[in-house]
Amino acid sequence: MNTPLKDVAPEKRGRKQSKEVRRLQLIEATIDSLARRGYAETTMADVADGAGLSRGIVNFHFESKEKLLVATLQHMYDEYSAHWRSACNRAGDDPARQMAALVAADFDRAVCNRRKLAAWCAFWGEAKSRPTYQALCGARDAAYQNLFVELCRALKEDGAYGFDAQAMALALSAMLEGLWLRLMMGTEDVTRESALVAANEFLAAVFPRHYVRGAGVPEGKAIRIA
Amino acid sequence: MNTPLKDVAPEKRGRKQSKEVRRLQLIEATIDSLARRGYAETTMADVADGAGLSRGIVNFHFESKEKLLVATLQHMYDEYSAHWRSACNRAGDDPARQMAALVAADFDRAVCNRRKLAAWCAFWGEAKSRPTYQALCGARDAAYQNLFVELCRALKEDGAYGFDAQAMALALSAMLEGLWLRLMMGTEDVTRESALVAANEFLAAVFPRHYVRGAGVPEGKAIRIA
DNA sequence: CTATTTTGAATGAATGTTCAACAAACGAGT
DNA sequence: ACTCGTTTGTTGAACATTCATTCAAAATAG
Repeated sequence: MNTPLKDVAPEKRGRKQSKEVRRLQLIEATIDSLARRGYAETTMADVADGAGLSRGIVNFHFESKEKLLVATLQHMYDEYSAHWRSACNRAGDDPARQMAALVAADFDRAVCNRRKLAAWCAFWGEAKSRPTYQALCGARDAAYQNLFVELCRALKEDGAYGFDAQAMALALSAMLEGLWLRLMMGTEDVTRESALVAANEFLAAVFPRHYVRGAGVPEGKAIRIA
Repeated sequence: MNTPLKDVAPEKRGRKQSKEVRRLQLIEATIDSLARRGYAETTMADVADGAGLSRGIVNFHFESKEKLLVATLQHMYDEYSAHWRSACNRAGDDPARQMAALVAADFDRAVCNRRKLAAWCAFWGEAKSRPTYQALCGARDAAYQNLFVELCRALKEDGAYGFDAQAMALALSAMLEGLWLRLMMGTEDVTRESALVAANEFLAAVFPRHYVRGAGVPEGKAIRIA
């Protein structure tokens, strides 16, 4: 017997890892292509070239172009989900801090940069006509939305506000997504910083007893935001 | 009489009108295809079939696929611009009424329906990599944005609010765009009605001295919103 | 030596564009 | 009113190109 792995490893870790690394490499190249050329112009050849590999390689690691794109979208979805969950956890138990953390996380360099935003938008454009994309395309998914509703409810009770929690959560998360869209288009002089300022203006206006504007001095237990 | 134009019109009106009608017919078929199949899957053949015409006809009325798509985008842009300008004019001189009218106009059936929203999103997905699209793709363009800033300024002065007008205008218009995005995705149970409610919650929260929520009784000169 | 990964050319399908032929509308001359 | 030649609009097949996919052969790892 020439059993190659007999004395090295029961699980062929080297192989598997290499395979996963290559998949990631191709996914990154796909994001590049989507950002640079858009969904319609993204070709298998462009992805392979971007990764510095040969033409047929993508069909080996992913079965088809369709599956490559789904894997890419899934990758971005997982990354975004992990990002906001982590930000929320790090904020502790105070709903006001959690909300501020979620908003700030949305404009963090790690997830909010031209490359990723452009890739997101490329998928958005195709989502309506592709059920497979649709589920993954709301990076702000049902779980995210529910969290926002809960936070709005908690803040409303604590601050005795008059709004409807569900409607306000919708308005808030829609604004975050709209700001992403503006950042991506990049026509106006909207930056990550000015977008975050706008979002914080919103928080200060809607939850005046929980947030105060950057320059001001925090009163009571209100949080100062940039 | 069967000499139709001899004694009727020196300019061959019938001809010209027919040509424009056909162009519109093809543009509508393009919007259909974009909404049904997405940007990447929209083909000349599909557009021609959708209009019930033969394959070569699009290249006759528009020179190329690219020009057809630009004309379609321009058409949607013009329609949207005319819509919000008209809504604003009809609202009179009061900034509070103008703002409410603009927000309501955004969720009017005429511009806010699955077909049109899907077509907008299809273009958004390609805008970043195509300068020609980019200029037209912000349906909410510089003029619209400036108007929002002015209205926010006017309301701020009148109501002695503490926010930054420019930032608040950005947050507001971003929220409207974000709500469009949610409507288009159609994953959650967001409807035109619930989107408008959310937007109005925003107005009531940010401009409390100008807007009161639907059920409440208007105090002073505040406007009741749904 | 065997199994896995990579290559790059071949293949076939899809699609935008062109174009020669055809149809209809039109204006002028009779 | 009735042709006739011209312009305009339309058709559908032919063409060229692009691109995803396949696969036999080569390279590499085990």
